[in-house]
Amino acid sequence: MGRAPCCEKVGLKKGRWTAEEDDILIKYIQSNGEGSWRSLPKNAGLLRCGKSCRLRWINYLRGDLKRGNISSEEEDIIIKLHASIGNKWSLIAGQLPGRTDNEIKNYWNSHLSRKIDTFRRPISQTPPIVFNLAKMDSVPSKRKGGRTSRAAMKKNKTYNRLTPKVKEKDNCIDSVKETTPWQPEQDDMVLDTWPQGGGMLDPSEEERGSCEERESRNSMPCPVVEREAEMVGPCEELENGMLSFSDIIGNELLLDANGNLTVTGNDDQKNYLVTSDSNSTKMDDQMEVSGNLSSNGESGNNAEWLPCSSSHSPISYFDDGRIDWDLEGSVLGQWIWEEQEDQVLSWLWDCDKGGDDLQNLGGEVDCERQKAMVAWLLS
DNA sequence: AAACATCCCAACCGCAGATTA
DNA sequence: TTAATCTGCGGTTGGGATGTT
Repeated sequence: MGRAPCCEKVGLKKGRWTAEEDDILIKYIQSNGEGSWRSLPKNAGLLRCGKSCRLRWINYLRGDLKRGNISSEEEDIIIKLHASIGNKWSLIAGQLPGRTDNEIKNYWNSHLSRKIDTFRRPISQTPPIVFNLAKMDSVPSKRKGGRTSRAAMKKNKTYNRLTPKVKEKDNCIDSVKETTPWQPEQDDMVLDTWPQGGGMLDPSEEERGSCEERESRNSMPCPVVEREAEMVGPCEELENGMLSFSDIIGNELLLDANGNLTVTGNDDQKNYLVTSDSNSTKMDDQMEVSGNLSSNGESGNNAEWLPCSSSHSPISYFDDGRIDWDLEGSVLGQWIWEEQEDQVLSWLWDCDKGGDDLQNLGGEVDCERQKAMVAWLLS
C-alpha cells in the first residue's frame, strides 16, 4: 500500500507565508503548544499542510531563533563539523543554538561549498607550486557579471570594482617548486580524499555508491578523475583566489601553519586515497587525512596509495569485519559514536586538546594544519 | 534604463525511522 | 504483527533581490 500523503493537498495554500498566517500559527502554538502538526492547520484555521506549519515554526517563527549573519565562530563550527560528519545538518544545527538545519544547509550551499568548489583547478599541466594564501586573499574574482555575493558585499563594499585585476602570475604564486612527481602504482585509482563526512565517519563502501551519488549526498564536488575537467590555467583560476580543494588533496597538498599551500603534482590526472598499510591504524590514518586536510604519498607513516574503489579501500577494511565505521548503522560504529562522540567533537572544537583525544583513538592530528585550513576557509 | 546573470533563502518534496492503533 | 500515521531530515527549487554590462 502506498504511503498516504501527509495531508490533504487539494485546496491548501502553498508558497510564502503571510504575516496573518504567521500570527495565526504563533498564537495557536502559544496556546496549544507544538506538536500534532497534522491536525494543527485544521484546528488553527490555516489552509496549510501540517508539514508546512511545522517547517514555518521550526525555521522561522520559533522564539529562540538567532537572527542575523552566521558569525565566524559559527562558520568555524560548521566547517569543522561538516568535515567530520557531512551533511548532518540537524546535528550541526544542534551545536549552534538558535540556528536551524535549514539555515545551516543554505549557508553551506551558498557560501561554504562554493568556497571549496571554486577551489578547483586542473591537475596535470602545472608544475608543483606554492601558493601564498595571504596574497590570494586580495586577488579579485574574475566574475564578469551578476550579483555580488552578500558575504562579499558585507566584507568589502568596493568589491571587485576598485580592486586592480591581477595579471601577473607572480602575483599569486610565490614560487615554483620542482619536485619529483609521485608515480601511482595503479592506473585505475580514484580519489576519495575529500573528508565529506568521509574519511572519518564515512558510511560503508556500499552506501557510498558512485561518485555522482556521493556528490549528491554531500553537496560536494567529487574529486574523481572522470569528472568534467575544468581546464583553466593555473593563474586564471587563481584569479578567483581559489583552488579546488579536491585537486589540492589529489595533488598532495601541504598546508603549513602560515597558510602557505604546497601542491606537488602528479602528472596523470589521477587522484588518490592515502591510507596506512597497518590494519591497526586504518581508522586513525583516515582521521589524519581528514583532519589534516593534507596527504603526502611519501609520508613516513607507512602510507600507501590505494584505490578507494577497490577491495583494498580503507572502508573495505571496515567491511571486512575488522571495524565497521558506519556512523549509525552498525553496532561498533554506534559504539564508537556513542562512547567517543565527545572526544571526536572536542577534537573538532579544540585542536590542542583534541590531539590527545585522537591519540586516545590511536591517531595523530596536525593541529597547525587543521587550524590553517580552517583559517583559510574562513578567509 | 533595460537586460542579463547570479545569489540567496524560504519553502516544497520525498524518504525513512518512530510511534500508534 | 502489520498498516497507518506522525515526525524529522536532507535535497531541491522558485523567485525575489541585486550587481554588472
